[in-house]
Amino acid sequence: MSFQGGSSPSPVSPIDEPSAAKQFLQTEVYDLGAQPGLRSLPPGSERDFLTLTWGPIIYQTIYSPESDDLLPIFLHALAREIRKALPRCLPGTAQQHDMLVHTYSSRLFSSQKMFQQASEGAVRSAFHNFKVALMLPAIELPVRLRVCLVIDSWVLGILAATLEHAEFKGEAPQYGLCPVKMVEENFPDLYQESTDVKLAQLVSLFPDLSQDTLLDVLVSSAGSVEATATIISEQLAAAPIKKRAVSRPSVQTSLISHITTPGDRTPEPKRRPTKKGQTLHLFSPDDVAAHTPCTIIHNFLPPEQANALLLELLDESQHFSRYKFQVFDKTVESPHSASVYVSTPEEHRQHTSVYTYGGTYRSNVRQITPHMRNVSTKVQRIVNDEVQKRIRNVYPGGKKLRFQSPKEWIPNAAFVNCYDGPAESVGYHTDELTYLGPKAIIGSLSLGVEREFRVRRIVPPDEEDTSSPPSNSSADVPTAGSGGDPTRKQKPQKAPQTRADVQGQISIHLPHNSLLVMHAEMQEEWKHAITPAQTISPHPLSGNRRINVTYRWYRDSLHPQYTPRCQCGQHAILRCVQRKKETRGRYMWTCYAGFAPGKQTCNFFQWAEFDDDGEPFWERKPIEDDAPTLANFADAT
DNA sequence: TGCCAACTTAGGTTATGCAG
DNA sequence: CTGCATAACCTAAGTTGGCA
Repeated sequence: MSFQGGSSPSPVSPIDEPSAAKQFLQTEVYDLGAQPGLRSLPPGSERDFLTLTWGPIIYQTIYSPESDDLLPIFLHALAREIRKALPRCLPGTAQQHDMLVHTYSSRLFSSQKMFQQASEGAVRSAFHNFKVALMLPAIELPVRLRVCLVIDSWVLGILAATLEHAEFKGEAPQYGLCPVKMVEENFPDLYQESTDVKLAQLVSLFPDLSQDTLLDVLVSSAGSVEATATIISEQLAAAPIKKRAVSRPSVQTSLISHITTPGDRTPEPKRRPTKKGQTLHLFSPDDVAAHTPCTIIHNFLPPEQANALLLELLDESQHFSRYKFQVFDKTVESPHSASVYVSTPEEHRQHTSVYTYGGTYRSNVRQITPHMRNVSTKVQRIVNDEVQKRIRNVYPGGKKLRFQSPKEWIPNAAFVNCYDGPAESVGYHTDELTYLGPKAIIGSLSLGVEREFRVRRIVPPDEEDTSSPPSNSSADVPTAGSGGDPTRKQKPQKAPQTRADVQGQISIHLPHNSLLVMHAEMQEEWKHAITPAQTISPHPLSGNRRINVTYRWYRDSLHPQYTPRCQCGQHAILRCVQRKKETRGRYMWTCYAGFAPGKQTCNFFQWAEFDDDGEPFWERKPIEDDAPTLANFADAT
């Protein structure tokens, strides 16, 4: 067996010794973690296997007592030969070879039910399906996904003969002479289809089944239409529909101890989404754009820059604090910590004494850090690009939304959040619009541990079981393909769609170094949350922590010197009506003091009016002196 | 006199899936 | 079928001036 390292010429750092082994490590192991599709897989053994290790994928097609005995010998021999072949095929230092040995891990598919006596063609097709089910974008496949091996009676027969021969002659067996059967396939076909398209295909195949059921099986088949169709056909042929089809046939064997992840022994609890308010997990950027008012960009920054920013902010996060507020009689504390960042000392002063947050002055305001400033330039460029794309491709008539600003988006303030450990979270909320104005756009950069960002559409309570016409009331928000309500069959009787059914719940996975753009319609029409996680995959630099920088554009026209005050002297805050169907989408200024610990609300209420570009109509024109403004992060020094 | 404008999220309750 | 574990759902209460 021979190995050719990745064919792509990888840039070699001048500091390190350039060698084939180094190059192989770089292109086939380390860099895999940076591949867009791979990083966006759900955390767990599957992703670790794909991103942290290399080695062949093996299908076993022979099952007998003898083969059971021979199989471990074969796997051991294979690992041994690979180890021996490394220095021969890939020049490099001993250390580099050692690293390659330790990241080697084969994977064995050994489902007797599925592969017994399978032909090479059947294995090739199973391998193909496996790759398709990973839902990788069309990247060049890592070496382990380019070939697979088959262990059949022929392979094991020759191994047995070799062993016998060696025993007879009293010599060590010559494993190097044993053949391996390789089924090769470089690229799967392009399968980038959205969940909607897949669902539509399945509906056409199984018109009698509900979309819910189909979606269920599709999700449990990791998004593979073929696998879903197979499972359902088998089920239908066999018996009355039973849930949960074929259990996953894969077993990961590792011949040489390799990177062990703490969560290894429980290979993802594989929880099935519950039917009600089912959570739709989205991984690919296309799906995110199609189902939510967000755009996600994986691997946003060069890896070094992302790491540098992460380290800088981890250091900063020691000084973060937890937001306290009042709900009913209790003072509660947000289950994560945060801080606000602004550009200059003058702004710092304003933010602690002029701007208010949640009904009180912010005590925790910090000045922007060097890396945050560098990054903001790129955030600004990409966010503006994405906004333009969305206007062109998604919004009606290719025009910006009503109240959305036509101006360039310029980040001049940022909230930085820290979620330390899987339990830290934030409940469903919308961001305060007071200084951002209507149809605000936010650029949110995730660093460190990957967490789930959940979004759900806001549905006024009285809209829920009126079998409303499919056209959404707020015609202004065409979330592309809002295929959100698959269950539209309802009896006039007591089977009302619950609010949760209508609202749905969508999970966007936010890996390290990804930028999520929350588009203009997000805050008015959707709520978002970071849900507590069952398990997380620790990040090499941040451990259990996730750092999140949300770049915002504070509008000059909403400087606190203009915004209304309520009777109690507090700054009123700007919100959008969400619950009342009739006034849905209107903006209002209200007193927020009721939420500040130790303060009482004065119940100030006033409708807020804006022009089509989201500029406020102030009753009194602001005093002529030029109001203080916040500096673009990128400009300030 | 009563209704109305509208808003918080923790935590108890319920639905679901699965093992025995 | 039962019981358990987990995920998701849904409720709570107070404020004030204006108007019917």
